Amino acid sequence: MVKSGGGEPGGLIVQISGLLPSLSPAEQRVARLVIADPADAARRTITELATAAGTSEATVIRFCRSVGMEGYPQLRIRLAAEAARRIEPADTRVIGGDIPPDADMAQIIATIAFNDARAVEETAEQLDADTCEQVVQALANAKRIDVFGVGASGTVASDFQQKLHRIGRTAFYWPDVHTALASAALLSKGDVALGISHTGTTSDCIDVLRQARQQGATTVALTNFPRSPITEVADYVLTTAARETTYRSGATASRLAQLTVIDCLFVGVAARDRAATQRALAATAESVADRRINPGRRRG
Amino acid sequence: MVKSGGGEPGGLIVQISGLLPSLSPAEQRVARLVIADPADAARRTITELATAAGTSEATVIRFCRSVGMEGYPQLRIRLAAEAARRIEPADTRVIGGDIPPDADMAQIIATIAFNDARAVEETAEQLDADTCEQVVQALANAKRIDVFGVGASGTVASDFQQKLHRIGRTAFYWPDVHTALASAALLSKGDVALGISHTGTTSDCIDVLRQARQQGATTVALTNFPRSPITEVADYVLTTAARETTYRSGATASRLAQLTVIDCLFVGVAARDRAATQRALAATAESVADRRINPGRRRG
DNA sequence: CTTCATATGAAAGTAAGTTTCACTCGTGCC
DNA sequence: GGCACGAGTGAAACTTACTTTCATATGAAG
Repeated sequence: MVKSGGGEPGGLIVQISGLLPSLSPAEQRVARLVIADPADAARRTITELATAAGTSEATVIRFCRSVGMEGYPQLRIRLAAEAARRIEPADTRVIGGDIPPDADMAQIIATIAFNDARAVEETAEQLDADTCEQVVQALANAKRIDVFGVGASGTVASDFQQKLHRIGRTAFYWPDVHTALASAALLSKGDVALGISHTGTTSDCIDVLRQARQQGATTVALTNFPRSPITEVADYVLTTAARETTYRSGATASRLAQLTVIDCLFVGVAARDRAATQRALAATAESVADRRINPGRRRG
Repeated sequence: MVKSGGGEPGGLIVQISGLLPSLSPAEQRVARLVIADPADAARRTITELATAAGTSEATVIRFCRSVGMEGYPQLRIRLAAEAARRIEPADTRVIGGDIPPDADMAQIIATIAFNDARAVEETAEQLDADTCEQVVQALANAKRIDVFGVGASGTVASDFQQKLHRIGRTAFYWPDVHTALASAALLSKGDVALGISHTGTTSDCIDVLRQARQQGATTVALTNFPRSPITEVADYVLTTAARETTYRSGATASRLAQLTVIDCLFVGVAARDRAATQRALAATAESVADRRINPGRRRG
């Protein structure tokens, strides 16, 4: 299975939040401390950090390995480096994190926009170009593409299907599991099945990918959590990097991140045959032209 | 912002170069290594650094003390932090604008993410908090809310409807013009109709808002163009700030901007009754819990 | 109820960092 | 020239921090 987050450029903190659910309880306690204040963590010795997390040094070491570091000193200097980079103009700090109960509208807007923009940026940062490239190739060569996702991810799935369709690729989106499974059963080698699940634990989505894989199709997963179950049935894993705040279960940030990834894939596929794409796009644009009225001019 | 340990200001490297002449020969050799490549120095153990400088560990410790650090680990993390800070966004400027035909995947990702993040940020910047506040109030007090949008904007409209529904507001989304018009005809004073149209020229969308307004409902438009026709039938106009590139008619950036605005409204409405919202969200989350499987733990 | 895998901390073991101390070498004084 | 002295230094002793190993606890699967 090919991972997208694999290389570790910036965003160790983000990476850790992505791995959070796949960590053991004690490791999660460590992780949370680290995420909450990386600079502080970097200052502590392994024993201090272990005590603060209510666990043993051994667990801290295990945590280091879990997030891809060699040992504690390595983690420490990475954290110090990251912390240094994210020292922001003083008032930006208030913005990250959750929304206070008494927030006014301006604060709400600032916070959401900040989180959303960050999710997009950080997703792009950790996205592996090679994996994307391979996925794009698979998509470009597939006879048929099945896209699947439920709930919020379904919106993104449907969006991708429409995009692909517009540039002349044969793509389907099945909002319903049963039809999706039936369709997946008809895929064959060279075709692509793409499953979108933020948590990576949506059983429907996993089942569909598994089915597709059994038929020999190339399977691609798009999820926020690089070790979630869905990655086990995927040939390629693309990850988003959104840390959801508890408050906003609407999960917009993660959706934006997903859309960004999808858009990258789309543009990648489209770029492989620019001329054909332009033609197809023009045709589809024209088809809705008469549903628009002339833009009115108004005085300011 | 709190600085770590020593109480020394930034610029450790600079400080070291200043101290250079006052150091003993062996310490100077260490200092020069550190200045030449702080990041590399941070990566080495004290023994490695000592060997590289052709000296003993003891001298390295002395060097640490000479420059005001408590010990080697402290120096190490300070160096890592400083090194990180001086790595500057190398090619951020190249990124804006359109995608060249020969772009590789990494470029595509960078460009798209940049544009997407910008769209979100700029939208938030120009969004008027007062208008939002008024819209939020209208939404919070409405007996009924109709959301309308076609095509890509339809996705966003549907998303908003779902969000509102989840927190117990009575909201509808009509994918079809005729039903939408019929529904709008049943709105009355105090209700809200929200129309989403990127261009602001989608006649279907405008017609629905006009209808709603005639019934005395409060009308809200979400568009990218503040002087487009749709604004003439809207009591409140919320604008996004996305500059689409010609190439990407998929219009993802504008969609992200729309979603961000929608999310702000949603959180605004939700914040008015946090307790009730929490309860509703928990209930809806629970309802899908059995569609998820346990997050798998896999060894790294 | 047994078996197995997983998670965890205690303790043993190793490596890294720190201190101590003796040696060298240059300088100034008898 | 020989002697005392102090700065600079590294070897080795020492301490602390990090890592590994192992036994136990816990809980799920058979």
